Amino acid sequence: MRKLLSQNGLKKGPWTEDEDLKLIQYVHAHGPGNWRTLPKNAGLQRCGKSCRLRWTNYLRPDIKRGRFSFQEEETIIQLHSVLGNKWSAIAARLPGRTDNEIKNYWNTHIRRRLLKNGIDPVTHTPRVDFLELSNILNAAKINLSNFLNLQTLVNPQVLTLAALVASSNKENRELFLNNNINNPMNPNLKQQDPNFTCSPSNFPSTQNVSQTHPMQINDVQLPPTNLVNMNTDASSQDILMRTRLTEDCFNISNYGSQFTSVVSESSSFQPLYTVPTTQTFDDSVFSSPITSPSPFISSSTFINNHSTEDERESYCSNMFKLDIEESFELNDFM
DNA sequence: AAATACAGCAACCGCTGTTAG
DNA sequence: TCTAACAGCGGTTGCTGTATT
Repeated sequence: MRKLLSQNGLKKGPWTEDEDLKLIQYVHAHGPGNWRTLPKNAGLQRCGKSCRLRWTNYLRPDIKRGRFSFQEEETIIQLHSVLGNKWSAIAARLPGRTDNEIKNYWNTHIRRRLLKNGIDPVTHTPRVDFLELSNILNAAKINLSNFLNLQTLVNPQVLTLAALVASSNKENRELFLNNNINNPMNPNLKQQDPNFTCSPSNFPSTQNVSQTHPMQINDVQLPPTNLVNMNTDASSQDILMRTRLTEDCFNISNYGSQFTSVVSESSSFQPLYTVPTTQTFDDSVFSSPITSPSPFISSSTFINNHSTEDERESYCSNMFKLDIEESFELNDFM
């Protein structure tokens, strides 16, 4: 039970209307500040800190109360992915919202939803435990290495699934790519520029934020978008183009530069931002959605009209929707 | 209808950085 | 330079209303 009186006899706990009125009247007359002397001068049995918090978090006239809009929610997520738990910095970019309010909203709504949908709310990347599909396959005694060596004998759909699995696990991914590099039987090998360099201009970055949102984040320390010399061997390029894993499965663009850096760390992965939005593959039946909802445009495109909890829920859950055709039957190829 | 669990949020706590004397 | 007061911040607590059993 929270004690309602502090040691020096000052009141604690919820504010009454009368106290609010006194505080408002005093601040209107003298302006905010001098919080230490304010309670005494205003006739309040509160500490200055309590008065300041009450004013800044609740009584300030410019505070916007009520439900967060979807636009606001998106902004919070984007800013949090860059700023972390810098609630005041986030609040500074959301007019009318307090850091406390945003913090509460994050902890009670957004954080929970991200967790539920397999997004780590700290790193804004898919949670490791959601990337254990390959382990499940391993447990089922499916040897990915052998599996991949059969690629010329099996339907490309299987290869696509394998790529999908491999992509979710760095070790398997590298194994997968090596298999394709070293396999002279691979008919899909296409020679491409081995010195392909992926420049930051190819990546969605916070620059996009400022282009599409009124907020400014110039003072934000951004994750480094180093020039990444991509080891884009032909096979990995080809396979990745087939899988379009990031857009289809993880909706990577929703996590902008953060995820970009993660992808970059995985050496031979080429971000699919450089891949044309429409891909037609000779023998693949996998669909390739033309666009994924970029965080910086989605709010003004098809997402923005959906603002109910359920719809937000489904929006997040789509981040991990595996875009596998309904008719796809793994057993057909085993 | 009562008990319990859960969610939401206002308020508090403690720490840190800044400023003035 | 030191120190105390102030202000701000992020994390946590606990009250309240609502949903579920």
